[in-house]
Amino acid sequence: MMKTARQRSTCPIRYSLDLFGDRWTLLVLRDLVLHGKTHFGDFLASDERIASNILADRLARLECAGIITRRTDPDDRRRQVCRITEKGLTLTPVLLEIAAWGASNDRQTSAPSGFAAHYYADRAAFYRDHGRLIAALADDDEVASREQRSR
Amino acid sequence: MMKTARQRSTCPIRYSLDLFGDRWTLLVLRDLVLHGKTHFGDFLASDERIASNILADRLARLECAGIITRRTDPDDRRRQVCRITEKGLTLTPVLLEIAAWGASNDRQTSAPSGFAAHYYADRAAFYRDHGRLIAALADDDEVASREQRSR
DNA sequence: ATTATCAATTGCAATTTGCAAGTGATATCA
DNA sequence: TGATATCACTTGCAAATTGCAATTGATAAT
Repeated sequence: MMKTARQRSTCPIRYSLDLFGDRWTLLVLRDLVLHGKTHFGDFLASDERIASNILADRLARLECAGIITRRTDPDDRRRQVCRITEKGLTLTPVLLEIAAWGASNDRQTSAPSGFAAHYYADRAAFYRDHGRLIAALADDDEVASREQRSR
Repeated sequence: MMKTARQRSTCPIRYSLDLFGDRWTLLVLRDLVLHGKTHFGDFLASDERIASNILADRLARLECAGIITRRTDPDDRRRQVCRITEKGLTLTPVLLEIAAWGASNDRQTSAPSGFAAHYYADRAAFYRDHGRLIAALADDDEVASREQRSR
């Protein structure tokens, strides 16, 4: 499903799009990076109604590309814990830039009011803060995954 | 072809992806904004080998979304001149952010060496410079479209 | 008048998506 | 222990989208 497109040019935009140029990949990353979701079922339960086969495919592709890692949850061996990698974290600015544009242009956006304006006023601050947040989460696996599950 | 997906959430990322979350739209914008292409045939001739029906569809969608305008070329009424709008120009940071990520991660990228590093070091400078460039092009239709054609 | 070029459009096969219904492994509960 | 539930997928299949080649109608060039 969705086999890797054969490389047609060495344009960096093309390269990026071969990884996340589709309707779902960045939404999965959004849930992982911005909403702290970690399990298959969490992604499946989002508002977007992604199909389970598409989700499985996208997670596999992201793992294959070194954007996320998956390991079986030590507390429940049926489950997988998804984690963003360093490389995956470098996609945060892409995610935020796209979010800011959407928030600026969608009249009925659910983004917090003023988000885009603040973002455009000081992008670096957003990247810095988010970096800290993620670093903190990554520091303690157990806490992170336990908190996630206990809802 | 590629009808607008029904809105599934009001997430700003989802909104953006409904417009350009596919393999082609951003490449067309790249050619328009970053490479100064203006005509159907120019886009068609890029390295990416986009099919003419897909190109026609994407240009129509971009026009419909207010990202580009099209008018018949005064010098050749068979041709259409595509032009980026103000709204479309606000997508430049998205394009550059994606380009920088691709350039940082693709070992065989064709991006100028040091591009990503310079971009990350001072994003604002890139946006400023590019804004000036586009403003200058937009100032004189005739010059811009004549230069484009005379290759 | 004939031929070429341009921006599409059409027909059709191949690929991808979306949906519903499994499946096997593991966990929970009586 | 045995029955039932949950989890992360996988499968089958219809529907939508894409890719490709051929064609069209308008306009230009010779």
